[in-house]
Amino acid sequence: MPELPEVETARRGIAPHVEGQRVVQVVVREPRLRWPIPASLARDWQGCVVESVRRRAKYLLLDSTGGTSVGTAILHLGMSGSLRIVDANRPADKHDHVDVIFNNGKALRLTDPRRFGALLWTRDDPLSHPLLSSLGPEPLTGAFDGQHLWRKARGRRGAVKNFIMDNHVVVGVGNIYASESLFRAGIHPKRAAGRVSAVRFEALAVHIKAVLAEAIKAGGTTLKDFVSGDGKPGYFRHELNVYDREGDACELCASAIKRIVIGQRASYYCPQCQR
DNA sequence: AAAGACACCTGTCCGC
DNA sequence: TGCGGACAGGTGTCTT
Repeated sequence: MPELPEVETARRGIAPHVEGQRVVQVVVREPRLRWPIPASLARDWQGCVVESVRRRAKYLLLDSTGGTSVGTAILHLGMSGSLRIVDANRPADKHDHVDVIFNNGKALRLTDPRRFGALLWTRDDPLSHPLLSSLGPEPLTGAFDGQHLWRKARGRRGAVKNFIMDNHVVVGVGNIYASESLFRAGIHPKRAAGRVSAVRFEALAVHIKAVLAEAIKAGGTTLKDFVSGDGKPGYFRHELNVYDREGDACELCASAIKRIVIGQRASYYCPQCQR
């Protein structure tokens, strides 16, 4: 479920429950995520107080300080990961791979059926970690705008949809919001990135920001249920104009929404409105 | 440097 | 009801 809005929703959901808490134990039931959870992570983290929960791209960064160590847990939810705050003694289900148990009797529980997620530890600045060091700008900051897209697109002949999903260009635009923002901007997803005008890139940047911000805001309304519920904000669905709506009538022109595959990912667009 | 294919893994849904 | 295949919100890595 996690695109950037879901990760940000998860961050906001867990932060008040973990910031300031001391880690008394880390239980790793299944270390085989995308990369193995380092065997040393449990003892590195244990005894630390989680100072803050930050987000960079779709990574969550849990800065922690302790008697002997200072470090940051780097957490990614992959395709199917989710986080909950549970009572530490609550029995674990099949895909509950990690519990980070705090001194208040609660635990941060990582669930991830497909195991594409990751949990790593670094003692250095996490932003210089190899996974994070070459990422593009955050979409919701001033560092990201149409001019940035236009400059980056010079000479690029690949589909604009792949271009905006490239983490070196801008982070956090996943498969759903790529289709949605291109629809709003009226740009055909297969158009070569280098052949999108500066003016249209400006519109695209605005729409990327808007759709992500709206989704975060909508996620915010489920925040209340997040810690006790299943963390599934599937309720964006009715806000979506094109994603997973093949054959439906376009809201603007009533043409049938099309589904095509670009870069091995499903892509949805209106053949009339997007050029 | 850029673009495309492939890999990782489990669950669900659809057609027969 | 069972079975096979397609598909799923991500992204690092390897080849061209």
